[in-house]
Amino acid sequence: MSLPVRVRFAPSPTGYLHVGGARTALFNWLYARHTGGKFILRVEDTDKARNTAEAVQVIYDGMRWLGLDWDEGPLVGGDCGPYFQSEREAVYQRYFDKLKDAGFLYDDGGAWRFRFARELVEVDDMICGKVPFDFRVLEITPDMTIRRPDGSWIFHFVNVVDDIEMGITHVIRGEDHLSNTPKHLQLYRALGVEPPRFGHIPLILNKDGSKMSKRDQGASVASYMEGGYVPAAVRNYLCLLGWSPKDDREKLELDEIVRLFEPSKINRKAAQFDIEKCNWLNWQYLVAMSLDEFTDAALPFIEKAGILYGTRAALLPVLALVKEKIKQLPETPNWLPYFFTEEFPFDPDAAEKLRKPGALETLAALRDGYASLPEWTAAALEAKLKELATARGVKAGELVHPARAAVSGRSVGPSLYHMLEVLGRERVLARMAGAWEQFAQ
RNA sequence: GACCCUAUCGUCCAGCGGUUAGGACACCGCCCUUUCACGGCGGAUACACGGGUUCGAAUCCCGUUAGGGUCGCCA
Repeated sequence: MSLPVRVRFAPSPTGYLHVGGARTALFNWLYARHTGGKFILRVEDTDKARNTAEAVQVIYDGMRWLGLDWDEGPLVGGDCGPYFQSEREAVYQRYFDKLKDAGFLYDDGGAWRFRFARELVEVDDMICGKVPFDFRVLEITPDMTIRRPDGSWIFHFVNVVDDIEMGITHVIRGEDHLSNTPKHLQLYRALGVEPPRFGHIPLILNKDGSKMSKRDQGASVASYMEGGYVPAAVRNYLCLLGWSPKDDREKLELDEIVRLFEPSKINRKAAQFDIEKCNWLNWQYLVAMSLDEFTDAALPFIEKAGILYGTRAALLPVLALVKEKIKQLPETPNWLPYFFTEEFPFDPDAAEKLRKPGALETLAALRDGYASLPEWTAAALEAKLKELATARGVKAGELVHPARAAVSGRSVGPSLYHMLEVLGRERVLARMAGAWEQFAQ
């Protein structure tokens, strides 16, 4: 009855992958996986000027990063290749001759135009429903050029020809193409081919409602790759822009999304991109990571910051400690320095804590208590500190704050007792003594 | 300008003729707490406007307004 689904993503290699394009690819991919169909990648590189190997690589990298594997296309091959438009000249020529012989084309100053049928054309869209277009008035729908005087091809023509040749059954693309669709429909009819089903997804806007362009924050997939985002989180967030499982769930496993995805359920309203929410979802994925996964993900940032952590074995307990504080991977190194060097600076806030009257005396008392502590564990460290606080008639905070400042140079950080445990007795006692020397005057 | 799409908290997403209009991000307050976070509890904030249809409209229809898209020898 209905053919197996074949969908495609057909980007132009411009040197970067826009999140809007990525979402289009994602929705196509989801539909293919949902239906058990094929997802095809086709590179629309008819504009030779910007077609470079690097630009194509950006597309591959972005798609791979998001986990959007293609069943046919560059690198993987397929029965309908080549998958670069620049290599399909003969195909286009064949279709061109067909249209020309049938009398649909005419020469206009060297360029070739396709003569539209002057009638009403209705697009039956999977997402937008039936949308009427009127081609009866020539002035507002001039015949479209499909070939330039230099022999090169225009997008509308090659796009349709390739979709025919590649057996595309469903075209899911950006809403900016909705108004182009009746033109494409006319081409299909002239060629005597049954058109695919179309589904036009709304565009992604900036948070303030303006158009999202290259320069805008978060517009490029590469920015997420470089920013240490979890690919699954970005993918998840993109899914939620215009689509939902309808039951208020937000963090969803991919197979669950594949199972539930339905193009007709895609929202018709343009969505505004909220990086804050994307960050929150990304954090949800970070929290869900095991220590090993987290370490692998954070390592590039730790190394880039030049943190001399020694071995992975030395790093693990520290990351286990600070993991809960980290909202974004790139900030990881900020939590680490004092674990791996004695040359850490004192923040103004921390210094102030040590200059408070009596701070150094309580610190000294704590140091003495800790020096003789039989067991160096977080629990024992906590018990001792509280015992001393009680003995001195002060709140625990009176001891905690100077201690934290003395051993880390910071006023904020992870749980003090666990931090002391990881630091070890030797370093803790030395740093407490050092703080006394540095701040007593 | 013409044509097309869209319109629920600031944002994303529910809601499809009868709901105290729900959830999430962000925001505010309280609690927890050694800090910052986390977490828990609570709060403020929305059906763009005007007409219909209906016993009854966020939900259906028509206008207006606003936003977006398309009108290329770009893709």
